[in-house]
Amino acid sequence: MNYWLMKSEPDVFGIDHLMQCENQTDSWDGIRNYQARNFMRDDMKIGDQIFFYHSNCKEPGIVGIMQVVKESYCDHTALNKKSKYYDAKSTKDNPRWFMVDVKFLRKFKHLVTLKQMRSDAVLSDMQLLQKGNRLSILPIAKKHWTYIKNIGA
DNA sequence: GCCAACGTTGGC
DNA sequence: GCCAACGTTGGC
Repeated sequence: MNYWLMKSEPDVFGIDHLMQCENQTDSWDGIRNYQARNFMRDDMKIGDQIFFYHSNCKEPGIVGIMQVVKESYCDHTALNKKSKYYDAKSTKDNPRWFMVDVKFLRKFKHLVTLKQMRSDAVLSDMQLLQKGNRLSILPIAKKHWTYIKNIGA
């Protein structure tokens, strides 16, 4: 089993939105970055667990845990001309963009803030904390996963 | 709202 | 294939 982190802006789609979805499950659509796409398309498997990260907000950080419940399939928002994620180069037969379905597992008791992670020597080699990192889907090492999960509890 | 860092596009 | 211009991300 692998561990991941996925970013989303709480004003657009936060962990509370996911909790309110049917079956507390939703498709992670709108990813338009090749590296992030490849992680979803090639590496994310059912049962993999994911940190839900709130980005671009007052207190960026990890707010909870979700799980992969459906492996990659065509991101249909790329086919919809009315969607802001529309991409003429993606077709049904030859999709350029993919998504997975994720299910809410739980919320942390304590938000694990970016600030807190930055100040923790144990986490210093996390990809999330590297300079200039903008990737919205990242793998998490098991040791970091366990450590952060214990802080968030 | 600013801006550094990065990714993508397209002319050549 | 290079690289300037542009767009986006996301912390601050």
